[in-house]
Amino acid sequence: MPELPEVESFKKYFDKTSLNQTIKQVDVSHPNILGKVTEQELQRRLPGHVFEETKRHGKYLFTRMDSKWWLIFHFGMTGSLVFTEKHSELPSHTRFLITFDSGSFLAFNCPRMFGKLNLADDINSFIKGKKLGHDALTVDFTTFKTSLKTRRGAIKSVLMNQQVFAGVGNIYADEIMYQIGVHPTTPIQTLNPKHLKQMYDVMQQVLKTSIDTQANFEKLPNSYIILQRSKNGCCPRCSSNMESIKISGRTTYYCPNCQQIPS
DNA sequence: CGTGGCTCCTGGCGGC
DNA sequence: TGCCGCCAGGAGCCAC
Repeated sequence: MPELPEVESFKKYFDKTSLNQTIKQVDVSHPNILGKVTEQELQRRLPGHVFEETKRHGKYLFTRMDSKWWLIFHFGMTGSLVFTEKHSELPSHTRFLITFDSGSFLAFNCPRMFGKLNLADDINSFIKGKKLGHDALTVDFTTFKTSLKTRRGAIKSVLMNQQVFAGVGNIYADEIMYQIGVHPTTPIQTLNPKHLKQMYDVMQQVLKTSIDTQANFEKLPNSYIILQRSKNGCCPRCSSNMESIKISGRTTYYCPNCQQIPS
């Protein structure tokens, strides 16, 4: 699930629970969650160090220790962080476990193991290596326009492309398309400047609103379609049945009445 | 450069 | 109830 708002929530959670904690021990319980880092390297770089700072770019969470190293979390589809003082409360799909000197734990829970851990000494090099675009929450409108200028294809595909803007995934892309009232297959090049400004504003608003609810879908405004992303979902505005199609291999929900291809 | 297909995994749900 | 197939919110790879 984790898209930008979820990862922002994990960041706040990490800050609240794990900053200034000294790492005592780390355990990798499944190698699939390792990116380019080896278990040996994690064992060498983490114990004895203290988490001092966190940053987020797109769907990545960067946590810096009191050394030059950043531990980097990517959550895939099902990853999350769980902090607890009781070993018995650790989630059943804990793939990576940090034990602190304080006796508490930070678990990287990741049932499907699509999440990845990495270690880097420079965030910008890491972002470059992944070819990530500007962070969708902090990009300014001028940069936003420039980034879209050379792009072709369905507007939703462009929005989900992490190399254009980092942070928007399938769910929030659908929400943004709905809120601007544009059909998700609309070719990006057919949008006029007014559409682009609207898309930028809506992207900011949707991401911020979701962050304010700590990415709790239940607390989103009734005008959002996130909770209507199902076979029986209805458009909050006109009550039409939501339709679903595949775009870039991802299930896309939209209102056939409210979202048209602009002419 | 863009798209479609496939893959990595496990859990949950609808259907029979 | 029990089993099976299908589907899922990420992303990398490859062929076209």
